[in-house]
Amino acid sequence: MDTTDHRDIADLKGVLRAHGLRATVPRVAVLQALDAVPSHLSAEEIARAVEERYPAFDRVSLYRTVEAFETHGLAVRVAFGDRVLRWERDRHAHHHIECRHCGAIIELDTVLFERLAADLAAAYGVRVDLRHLALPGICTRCVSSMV
Amino acid sequence: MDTTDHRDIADLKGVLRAHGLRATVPRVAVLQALDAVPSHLSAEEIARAVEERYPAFDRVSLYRTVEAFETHGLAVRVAFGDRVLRWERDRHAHHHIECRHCGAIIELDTVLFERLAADLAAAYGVRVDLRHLALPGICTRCVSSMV
DNA sequence: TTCTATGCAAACGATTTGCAGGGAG
DNA sequence: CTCCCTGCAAATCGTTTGCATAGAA
Repeated sequence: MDTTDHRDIADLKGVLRAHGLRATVPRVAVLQALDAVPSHLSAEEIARAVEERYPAFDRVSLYRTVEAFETHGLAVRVAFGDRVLRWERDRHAHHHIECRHCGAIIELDTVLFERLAADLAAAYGVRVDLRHLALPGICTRCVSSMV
Repeated sequence: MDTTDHRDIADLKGVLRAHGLRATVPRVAVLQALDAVPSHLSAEEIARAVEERYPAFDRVSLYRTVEAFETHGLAVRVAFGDRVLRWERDRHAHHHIECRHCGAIIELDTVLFERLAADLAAAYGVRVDLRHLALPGICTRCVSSMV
């Protein structure tokens, strides 16, 4: 028996209940999958992770689960340009850049974006939602490997 | 006969040929549709516009046409979070904000984004592609209508 | 016991692919 | 005349919905 694991599961159940959600096997598994990574996961990736431990897992439950997580503030949806949705634990506000060469995804702190939001508000009167942006670009490694 | 129209069509054919594309009826019509708006169009919207003049128009040709336009620099793809792709003429670099309340889409100039790109390059070494971003947010009208 | 969450099946919308014929250059 | 482009049909991909049942609280 893995005591650490049981401890974790218990914690996750507590998190779910604290957010008003029932602590079912599929939901704990999805939360565990999202907790295991520092970044975001697609439906495909979440399903693969969950199915390892719980083969009966259905994609439908996955979509309904992440939707519930969204509405209860347990996870946020990150939409890249491709028609695939991704989710991640709502730990701290940050942005992403996805390297169009190597596919690497880099987390960017929000601080640098705050001035932009203020500028846009001043110039256009709009309130931009600069949380969890997914920007296209090129990562450091690929930038330096280019002539 | 509408001379102005003929003039336009001839121009559009010239644009297509200048970009190495054959000036077929569907392609001229798609280009015309994109030219008719200052902003971007979804596949659905392009198809509706083209079908008015050319009922036999097929969605498949549409997708292949805009793909060709993309690779030949005639149009750019704008991806909002909603799994629906949109395209627009590659006139000038700019960004969009889509109001999550009323759905309005506002064009934003790139100037305010340049500092952000410079900051990100300095802080992370990444090169962000800040052309044709689609940001979530709230437009002026809706901001002011909120208490 | 009550009401939410699950699993199965089937639908769905947007986009993609295969292929043979048609039209531009 | 050649090769690109088109239209039709059918498939695919990710996601959503309906419904009866299982299970958490």
